[in-house]
Amino acid sequence: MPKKSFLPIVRELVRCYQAFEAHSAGHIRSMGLTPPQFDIIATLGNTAGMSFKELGEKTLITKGTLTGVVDRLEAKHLVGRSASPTDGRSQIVRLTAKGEELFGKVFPTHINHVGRAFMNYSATDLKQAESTLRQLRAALAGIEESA
Amino acid sequence: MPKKSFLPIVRELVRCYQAFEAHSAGHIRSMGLTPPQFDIIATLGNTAGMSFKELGEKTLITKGTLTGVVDRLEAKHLVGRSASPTDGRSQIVRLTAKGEELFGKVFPTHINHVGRAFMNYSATDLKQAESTLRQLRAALAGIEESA
DNA sequence: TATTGTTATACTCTATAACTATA
DNA sequence: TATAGTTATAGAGTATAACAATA
Repeated sequence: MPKKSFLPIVRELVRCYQAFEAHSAGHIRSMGLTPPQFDIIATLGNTAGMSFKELGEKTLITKGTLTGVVDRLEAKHLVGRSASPTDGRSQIVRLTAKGEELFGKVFPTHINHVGRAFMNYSATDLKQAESTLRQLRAALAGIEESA
Repeated sequence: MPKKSFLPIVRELVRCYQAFEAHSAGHIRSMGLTPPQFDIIATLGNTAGMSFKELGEKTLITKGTLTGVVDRLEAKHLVGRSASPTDGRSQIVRLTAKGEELFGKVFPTHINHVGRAFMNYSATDLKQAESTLRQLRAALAGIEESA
């Protein structure tokens, strides 16, 4: 297999993400949040809340860091903590009414804005891009185990 | 155009990048660097050096931050500064011998490791994935201007 | 003993703005 | 006046490890 042929893919992947992230981060900061904070709001949206453990697994934020990020969101009254009814060690994090409002108002705007990028995509293009990325993700996820 | 159909693409893109980044960051830290530091090493590799301005444009790191990151790499004796011969305000950053050695030794290893992900890709698959990502990048890059 | 979340430490990155020295 | 890079400031994320409470 030709060794260099995958390099453009990785390069383009990184650039795609950077292009997405550059826009995304700007919009996120315009609402007074950081990307990790938005990540948590988006993860908690449309759920009944979840434990720190689960939240950390979904957002890929480690527990020590997560405590700090949740602290800052709590200081902004966007999320709240409550004791788990089933496990005395566990805390449930969930959106407050203010957090729900932010999620409901800002998330669709955020999505719509990104959606403009796909104006010129046909339904077939969309399907094909999704399939390609799905395959790529499976491939990349395999790196760790094959190490 | 169906509004929701691009969401899986964005989601997969983020996951692809995270999968890549998770592995990449681990490898980078194992050689005592941070991702931004590695970014600079990789950008300076195989060049005769470049100004802070150019380096900042290529790595998307703003000038104030860049000074600090370069300071840390200089403290590790991986890069050096020298006055620009043509512009008295400008500094040229380039890899030291130690920096070149690190680049020459570690970069190929890094690339090869990522390359394993593409073991099951045919030449056609590679071409197609690259083309899809290139198209996606162009689309995403257009978001800013259309805002 | 193992797990959940908190705390403590130390460092790096980040944005922003004021500053200098050259152009 | 504008530009290249530095410095200063304040905040936020990160990894890591030690810790308390509970399982």
